Amino acid sequence: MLLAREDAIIQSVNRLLAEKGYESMTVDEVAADVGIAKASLYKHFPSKEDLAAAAMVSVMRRAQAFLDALPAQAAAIEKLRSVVRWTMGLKLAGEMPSLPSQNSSLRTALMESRDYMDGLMDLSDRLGAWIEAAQAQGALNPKIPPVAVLYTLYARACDPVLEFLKMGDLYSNDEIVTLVLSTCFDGLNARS
Amino acid sequence: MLLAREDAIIQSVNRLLAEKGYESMTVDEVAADVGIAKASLYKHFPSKEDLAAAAMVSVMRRAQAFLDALPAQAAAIEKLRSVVRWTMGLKLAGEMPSLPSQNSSLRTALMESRDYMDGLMDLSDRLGAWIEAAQAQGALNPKIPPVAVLYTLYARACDPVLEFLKMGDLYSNDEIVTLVLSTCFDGLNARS
DNA sequence: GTCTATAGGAGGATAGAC
DNA sequence: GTCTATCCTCCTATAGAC
Repeated sequence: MLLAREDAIIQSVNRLLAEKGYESMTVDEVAADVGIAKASLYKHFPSKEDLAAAAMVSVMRRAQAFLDALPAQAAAIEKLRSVVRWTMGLKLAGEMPSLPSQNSSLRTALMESRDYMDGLMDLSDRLGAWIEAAQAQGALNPKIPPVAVLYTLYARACDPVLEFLKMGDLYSNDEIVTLVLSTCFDGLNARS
Repeated sequence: MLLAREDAIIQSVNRLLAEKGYESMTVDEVAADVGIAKASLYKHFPSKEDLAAAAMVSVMRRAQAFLDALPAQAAAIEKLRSVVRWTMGLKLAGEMPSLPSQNSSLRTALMESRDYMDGLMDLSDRLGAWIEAAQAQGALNPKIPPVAVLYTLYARACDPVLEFLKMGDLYSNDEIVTLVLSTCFDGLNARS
């Protein structure tokens, strides 16, 4: 089955991207992990960049599905917190592909991918609406530009604090997520 | 002068690491940027990893010097804020080398570098003391483990939110620093 | 210590048979 | 669509003359 195989490929790419990052991941490794020849990989995806893009699209679809499943009547701020919690759980589970924010050839490949850009826009629009709602409801600080809030939430998906705390082995994954979620929304300062 | 040349090399490495990251930076580029032959580079530094390590040691020394220059009588929380502000300014200026948090061969090279590890320990100790002082003084939330605070502050040095906001071209560097500093210490939530 | 030239190898991508 | 075998570029590192 073609789709099943491509799904297996994407899953391998996802894991390897999370584990080693884009530059350190080799196509040979992906092929070995999937259990097929490298040339066969290239019949499914025309380049390494397309592999990475497919992985990104995959997690974005999962994110969209997660958003869909959130209770519609929940408060905007609670939906945002849920999404961030889910995102960080994904990263701690080694399922969040990490791309260099710098590599320009990869960036352009992503920006030329219709699936990726459409998904990103959709996600950003929906999160953006919740952010503005949460600000209007007095839950989020209205002085922070919504786009800055959005970026800050996105950034939790690749926060090195998560892996550092995990390496220290002092806290469970749940504790780490709670901790970082708290510093993200409540800040480091004492609340008076 | 040997030291001046090595300083020029480190400066180039610093800039290129900040711009492209470790994996995408090539030794040829460094040599071209410095204006010497690649073989000459290898007379100064035995490997690419050593180049990166030297760059990291260099910024760490700058950080230590910055800490030294802070007014001794200032409140701990203000010193911490100053350091983070300085760090983010460095990143926005393109002078903060960015290393992959994953590449294991580079990690081991760094951990075997006496200069790097000593500097990191010294920095962490001094920042850690300020963190505990700020918590005791009621400025920082005492419920957050000091090590989590330390990692959170370190993470500002490679926060993608900075570059995203910079790319948007809506805010000046100073505004970006102020914004991220605020979300870091005050959080995203509205303060009641 | 600087250069030119090159070794040595990894990795992305392809040819062509089945 | 899968394989084996190979191409070819790029990159780290070194040899050896000056």
